[in-house]
Amino acid sequence: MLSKKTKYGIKALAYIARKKDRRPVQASEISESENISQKFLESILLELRKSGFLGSKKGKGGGYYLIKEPDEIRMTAVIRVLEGPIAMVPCVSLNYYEKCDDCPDEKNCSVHKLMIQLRDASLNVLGENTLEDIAFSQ
Amino acid sequence: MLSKKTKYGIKALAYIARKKDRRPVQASEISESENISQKFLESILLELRKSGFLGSKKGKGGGYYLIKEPDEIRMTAVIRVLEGPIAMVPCVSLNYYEKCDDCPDEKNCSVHKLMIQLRDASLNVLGENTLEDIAFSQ
DNA sequence: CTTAAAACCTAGTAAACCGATAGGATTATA
DNA sequence: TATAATCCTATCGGTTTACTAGGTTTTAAG
Repeated sequence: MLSKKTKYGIKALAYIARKKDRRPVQASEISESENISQKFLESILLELRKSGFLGSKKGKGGGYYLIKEPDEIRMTAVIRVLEGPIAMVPCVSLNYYEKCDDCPDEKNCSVHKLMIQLRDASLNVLGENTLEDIAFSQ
Repeated sequence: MLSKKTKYGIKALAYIARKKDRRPVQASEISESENISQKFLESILLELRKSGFLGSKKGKGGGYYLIKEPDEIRMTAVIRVLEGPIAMVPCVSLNYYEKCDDCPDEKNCSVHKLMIQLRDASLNVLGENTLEDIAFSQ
């Protein structure tokens, strides 16, 4: 299951990406327009800022803005920050590898190969979609 | 993340599938061989029986056996029973569809299209792999 | 200089889910 | 009749999720 956090985060990024002018967008505006609890959204936007997707400006007229162009932001990166590893099992994760404590050897694990296929399929989809793609898809 | 339940369930099914004779396999045997807590495994095997993958025989010499041939069991079915919907979001689920309460219309949802692509990619992988494939893959 | 608007920060919390564990009841075989 | 196996119900500690509360800090505008 995709967490609400990730879902809201993607929606927020897409909302900001759709704005033509690059003026900061307020959390309250996104919150209203996308039906997201404002306080929860704030924490997500903060995380997106800390991980380098967004910049922010404080005080009146402040808000959040994209640091890179939408077509330079791959969905793999977004998902990894908001949701975590793309692999469904740590032992096939490229960025967060961890050995399973139950498998003696991964080579002979029946789950392993399947999970690699799933991971690659997901990586493919997420790597081919940028924020631009998903912001203007409809 | 793939739950332990699903992981263990797949491993157990694969273990049973690898047995040449069709004699029932005991939970204790699987538990030892695959390093799975026996009690936990029991509950999983029970679920796999109730959902029609396994048959069981009680009492001495009893155990679990496959009801269908391994090459007739698609991993989509296994995952759906153990893990739940393959889609990461209910609004793109084929079998467990549910409307999101935040989206007014799915057509314009930026997350929707991406999740459909992910779902289809996963369905593809899981639909092309049978228990036979994963039991004898190595 | 004051006020309001915005991001920023910390903490807590109810509910659900996960990964077991416990303790037996039931059934079949030898 | 003893034993070995499935089957069933309940519980439980820990973690995660999706928020909510209650502020502090910074900035722009009047």
